Amino acid sequence: MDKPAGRRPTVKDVARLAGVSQGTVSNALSGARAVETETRQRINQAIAALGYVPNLAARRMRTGRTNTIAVMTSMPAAVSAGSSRLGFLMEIAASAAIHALDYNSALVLVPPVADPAVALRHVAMDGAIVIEPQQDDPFLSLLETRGIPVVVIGQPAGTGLPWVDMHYERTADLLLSHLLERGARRIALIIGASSRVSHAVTRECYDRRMSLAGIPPCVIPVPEQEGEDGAYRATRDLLQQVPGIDAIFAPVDAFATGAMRALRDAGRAVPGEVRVVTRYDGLRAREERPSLTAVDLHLEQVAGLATGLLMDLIAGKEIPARTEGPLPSLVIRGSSQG
Amino acid sequence: MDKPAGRRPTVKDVARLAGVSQGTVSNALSGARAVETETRQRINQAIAALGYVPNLAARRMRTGRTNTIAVMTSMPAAVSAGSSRLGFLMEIAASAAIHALDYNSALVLVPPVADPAVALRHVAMDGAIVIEPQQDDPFLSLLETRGIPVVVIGQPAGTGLPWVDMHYERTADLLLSHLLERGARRIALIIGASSRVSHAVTRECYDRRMSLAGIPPCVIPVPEQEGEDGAYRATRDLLQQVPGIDAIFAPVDAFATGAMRALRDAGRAVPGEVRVVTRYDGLRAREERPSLTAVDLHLEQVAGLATGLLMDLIAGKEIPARTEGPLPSLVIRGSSQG
DNA sequence: CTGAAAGCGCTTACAG
DNA sequence: CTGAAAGCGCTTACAG
Repeated sequence: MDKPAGRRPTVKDVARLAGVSQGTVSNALSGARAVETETRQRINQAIAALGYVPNLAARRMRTGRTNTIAVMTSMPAAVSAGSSRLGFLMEIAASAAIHALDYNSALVLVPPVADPAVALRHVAMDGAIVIEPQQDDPFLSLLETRGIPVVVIGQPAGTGLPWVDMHYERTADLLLSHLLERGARRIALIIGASSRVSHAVTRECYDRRMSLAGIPPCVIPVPEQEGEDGAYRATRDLLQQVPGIDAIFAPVDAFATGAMRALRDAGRAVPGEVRVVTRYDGLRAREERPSLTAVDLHLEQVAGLATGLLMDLIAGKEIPARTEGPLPSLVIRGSSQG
Repeated sequence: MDKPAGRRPTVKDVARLAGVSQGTVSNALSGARAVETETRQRINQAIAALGYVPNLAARRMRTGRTNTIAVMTSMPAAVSAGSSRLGFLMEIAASAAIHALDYNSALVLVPPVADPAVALRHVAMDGAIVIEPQQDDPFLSLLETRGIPVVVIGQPAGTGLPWVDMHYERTADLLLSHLLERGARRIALIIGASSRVSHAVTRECYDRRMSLAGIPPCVIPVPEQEGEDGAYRATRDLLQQVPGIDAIFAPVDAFATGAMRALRDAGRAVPGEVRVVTRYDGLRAREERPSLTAVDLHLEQVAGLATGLLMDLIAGKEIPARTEGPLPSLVIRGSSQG
């Protein structure tokens, strides 16, 4: 092993040992141009002998490609922190990391911190997957400024970005139908107050279903930043003002656990007196007692789809504005049984 | 905005617009050398006017630093896949990503796939956090070959790598004491068959405690690859051969759920006839019915510690061989109550 | 405090 | 099929 001591070997070292030029080593590695079998063997031997590993920074600078994609969300910490919303982000990130491998790419995790500009300052990427952006999402504008290809998971507001449809409407419909079938007659909706498409679509669906069923709507917007406590207070007030409530639909899981706590404190039995359902089937839904009826969003598949689309976009291919995600499926649990 | 059309602006463009040299722009950005206030202002104006964003690949190539750390684990998919073990990895990754930001670094997620060499091929990093490596861990040898600084979470086998102590012994002790206090007299240990330090330490602790309590040990090794099903079969056989078993300690959560299923199928009540405890307090433990008594490992803190140590190591500072992690705390749930 | 220039390690036209 | 050379966009000695 005549490794040049101290210094990491470069193409130059490999070329010298194999008796060829740098360019030929590069071509043997990338396959960009054909290299004679015998030459290639000499090169491979030299690579093995030296323990050569390409300098990715140099390659990236030269090609202008980073072979990296990023995953990010701008959900505020009150909802996204801890194991709850984070679970949502993480399920997607893990799946995207595995799929990125098929495209010779790595996945960087952009942490959900207060300042998106700071979070992005030190990450280079060929493209980004943005999870459920809000209107005027800070990540989206930063990425647009930099001209970075984006695929949205959820549904983008206004922007013309390509997206994977997570079926907000169908999800709301699934949960509301379930409540109505179980005999709920006074269903309250506890919804995020921010301008997120998921909230708007869910609310429209709710209004329509209530109107069809001849049930007076009861919508309680809660600021996302207030998280579980906000939903707790909202539910406590609701139970006093509308004592007849027999079901609560809280799509944000942090809101659902807040509602559950308020119900417990008010002595209302779940599901006996009040049924509760939420959207994301994560730690919060499963850990609650009784555990919460929710929806399997098939996030692994969603992430796989989004990754493939993003890679096509980066490669300059045409991709559809909207891509159908897997259909959500109801997961019935104790909070709405019986 | 006299942005050079099509091309992304570079230091050169900024320098020209500000009427200074490239070097001065660089110094103004990095703070490596002092720059006169008035000059700095002109530079900042130029940066804003052009929308200049540094080319990280060029910077990395020049400095030799990637400002990236990676998180990885070599746990086989049968145990690590899905929401279970993945949760463990993800809790650490999320926390490490946030802490990395304090060191101007990004975090890449190395996906747990069959071939570690493939998983690492396209990621450049200054250092790595390796989670609970096994003996002759493939990631560890790859990283060593490349001379990449490593901090281990858990406990390394043999290697002299710095590590954050997750208190395997104390964790086992906590759970076994709990079972003994609740009156368990015939405690079986279902443990991973691979050469992982956590398994060895747990087993030693178990042997010692059983010996002290005058209880005949009953250890059932299950290959990690067999996952939940392996533990199911092992438990089924165990219940036939040793009918008097009144407690099961299954540190791997996938094994614990396998044991729970076997107990249900055998008609044994949990916790009435058999108590069950596991280690990682993740989705599996919480979702099980009854939910499983487990241990809060304070993974966010552990990850924060590991990230700080790794950054020091990268910076060339001396770091201790072993760093005390937060103490585990018992989370008592239905599977061992009453 | 600032400038001019070298060079990090690759890949890719350009010749042959 | 192969080589010699240019150049990607930074940072950092080296001068002044």
